[in-house]
Amino acid sequence: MKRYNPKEIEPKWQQQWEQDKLYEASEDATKPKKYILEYFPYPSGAAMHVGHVRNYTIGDALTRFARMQGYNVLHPMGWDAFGLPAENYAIKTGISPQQAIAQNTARFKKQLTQMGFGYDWSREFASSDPEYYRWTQWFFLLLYKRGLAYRKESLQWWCPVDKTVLANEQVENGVCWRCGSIVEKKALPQWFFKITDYADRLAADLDDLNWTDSIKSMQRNWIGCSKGAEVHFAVEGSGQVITVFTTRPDTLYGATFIVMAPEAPLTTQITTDDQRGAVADYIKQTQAKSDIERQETNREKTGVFTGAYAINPINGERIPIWTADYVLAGYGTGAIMAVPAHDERDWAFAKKFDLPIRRVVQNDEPDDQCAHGEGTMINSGEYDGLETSEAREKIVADLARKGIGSERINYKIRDWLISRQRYWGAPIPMIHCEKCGSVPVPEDQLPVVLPDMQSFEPSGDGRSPLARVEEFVNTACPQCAGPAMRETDTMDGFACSSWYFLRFADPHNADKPFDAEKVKHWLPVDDYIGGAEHAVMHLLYARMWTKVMQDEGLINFNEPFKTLRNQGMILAPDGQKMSKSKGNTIEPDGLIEQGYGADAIRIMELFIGPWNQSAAWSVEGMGGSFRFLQRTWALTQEVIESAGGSDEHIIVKDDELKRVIHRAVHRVSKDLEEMGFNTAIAALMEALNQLYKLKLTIPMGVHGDTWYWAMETFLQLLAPFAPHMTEELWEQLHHEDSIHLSSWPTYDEKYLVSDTLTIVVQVNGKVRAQVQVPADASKDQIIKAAGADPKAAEYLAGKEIRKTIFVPGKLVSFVVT
RNA sequence: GGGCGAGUGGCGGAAUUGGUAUACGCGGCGGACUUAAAAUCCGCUGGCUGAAUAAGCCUUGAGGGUUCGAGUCCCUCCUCGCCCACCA
Repeated sequence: MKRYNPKEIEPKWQQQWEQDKLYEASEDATKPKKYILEYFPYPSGAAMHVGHVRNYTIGDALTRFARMQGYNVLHPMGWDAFGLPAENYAIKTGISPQQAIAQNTARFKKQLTQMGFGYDWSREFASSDPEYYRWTQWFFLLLYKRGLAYRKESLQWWCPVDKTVLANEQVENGVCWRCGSIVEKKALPQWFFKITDYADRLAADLDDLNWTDSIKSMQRNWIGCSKGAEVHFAVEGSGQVITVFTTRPDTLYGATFIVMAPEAPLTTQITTDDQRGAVADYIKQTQAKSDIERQETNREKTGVFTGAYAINPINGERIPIWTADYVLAGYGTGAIMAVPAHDERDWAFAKKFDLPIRRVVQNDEPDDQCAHGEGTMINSGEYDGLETSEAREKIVADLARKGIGSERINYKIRDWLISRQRYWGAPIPMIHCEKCGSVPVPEDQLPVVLPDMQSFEPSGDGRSPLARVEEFVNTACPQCAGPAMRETDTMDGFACSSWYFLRFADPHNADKPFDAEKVKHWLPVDDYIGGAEHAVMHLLYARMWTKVMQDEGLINFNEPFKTLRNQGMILAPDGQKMSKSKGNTIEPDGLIEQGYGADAIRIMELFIGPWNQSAAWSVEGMGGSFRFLQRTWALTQEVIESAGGSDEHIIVKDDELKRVIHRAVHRVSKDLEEMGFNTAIAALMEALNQLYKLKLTIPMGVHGDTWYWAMETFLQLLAPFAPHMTEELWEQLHHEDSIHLSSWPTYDEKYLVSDTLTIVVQVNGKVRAQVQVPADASKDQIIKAAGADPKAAEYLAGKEIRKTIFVPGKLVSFVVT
């Protein structure tokens, strides 16, 4: 008997599949398509561990299942190669990023291949290939042409360690998302993408996506749509006007002061001479505070009076103007009307500085704290007696009519800052000319090739290392042909990953980013699989680019990823996050070397728990996965060796064997439709245990054909999880074509039920007995049998049956006195 | 503070959505094979009372409720995880 030896069969089939181009996809109109994609990885210095591998295992199992179901499947793989991980790795090891990428992608590819993942490698590319980033630059120019890319000097987040600016999405609690250092603000001219133009669509279109509620709500939260109004307050004794944003225009009569953000330019302008010193000091203090300090919750309110007064446009009231750091310069208009009676922050501020509080909404909330609820208007002139919701509409309409306000929707999201002062990225294809200003590089001059540099460490002065390469910088203006300088910043890596899923449909097109027909065939992505960490970065950016392309008429859909699957994290056996620095990572290479094999690892990845929940890796669990495969192997060998049996001497029926398999087909199919990988594998283990029992009562020598069919079918059900072993045994069962191209098995309803049913008998809700009844027994027969059971009868004796509940196929419940 | 989610054996987790709670796996215990070990195979394994593979009681974070029947539905509370956090 041949022993199960994954070390022997796994490499064999990996080579065979590659040779047969088994996983290469082409447009085939005769079959429904399915595009399954896992986030393309950063080929960083650290090898992939079993946590990363889970992501690809899920995608691969889905792919194989879909293919066997008759879908034409696209399952590509590539490399998110630009960006800091590769560059930092290169700096650390002293090799060039180009070399680092080549080296790391080779290792990642080997790791993916040895796991048996079926990718269409003919579509492979890296985002750092000039053939690819040429088109990333082309999209930059498209955004520029559509007014969605602009350059502006402003204060931006600056990471002092990575020595580059960061997008808002990349600053988490005041620290750099990548290296964890505290970020600073720096004034630099920077390129932005106008994602704010898409805020409304990005929020609205979430409704139709099959994504988890948590990711959707993260995005909604990040986009932060608030409906309200702008109101203009004249500053007394000056021509200045302060515009405030409020979501509660109904409380306008309750506005007893104005608060302006310290950084708002108008704040200094309206400050009176006698308050100038105090305000200047306060602004200085504010700027000295780190962002973490400013975000501290429940912080004592601080602020200073500016000396100026504003006029409330609705009632002519004269109210003081203060400045305080709880009002943010970057949101809304940088100024608010404070309504302390109905806003907690304003309440706290008014209490601290002894400012007037006037209640304008009557409801059952107490007077001695702020009341944010709805209610009836009071102290509000002509609006008294209205419900707040009515008052809101009426006041906004009146303000608009008088030209002192208007309806307004505000978004929290800011424009996406894409300039990076780092070497390893796609150069921004713009040229700065003294005469013509910023001029786009003509399309026929793309790509703007990233020059080779020996020493590409960031300079830290806010300028990109590319600024040191004179041959790169000095160029001619495309418009006037005069001397000009290239833009030296590179693009955020997230720009490169905002369209890669489209490129996979047509990865080697040299004339355009992709062929419209090919994209139309494959996109949108049907299943997108990855961790939740990209919620407000990649997943938001890619959605925006998709909408831009739709507006440009390049594609015919508005969302790139119909279904998003966020896999749970694999933790180290100690329950901690796996990381190289903690030294607790487990890599598949070692497990394969130990002899478990890729198939057992794949089973383990999926069986460890629900795919979307995190789980701690279990060293012992690997043994269980291996044993299951080993038992499958051994049973198949027995079937092969007993081949040639005939049905001549039928003594025992083989119905039970058929039932086991048909039930397994039913359960595994159903579980896989719902991504129930762990229960699908459990069902297979259960079926295998039953087969081991059945071989004692249904001899293989007698029912050889049925056994042969049973193992064949079993292997097909197992194929999405354990592709190598099933392929090997499929061949040993004399099949010439790959098991992965075979059709998913079907089941016959009649084998899902047995001849007899077990009916539970309850008395007053407690289980007292089980009775066996023929599957075709009538309701009356079953109730009679239930009542006649000795155990049940004991509990029924001398009692009056008040009610009998009958659940077909399940139970009889007697309610007695 | 707000949002989303989760609490089931020694452990990872099942439970057809209101119908035998603890499937499957790990771990543990016992046995077979072996000079022995590994590997493999076969049993048993939620808790308590019991000699018992007799019988009974208890058990899904805690407490209440609805129901013949609740892990599942409703109310109150506790704990943990993730995300957002002075956004007017």
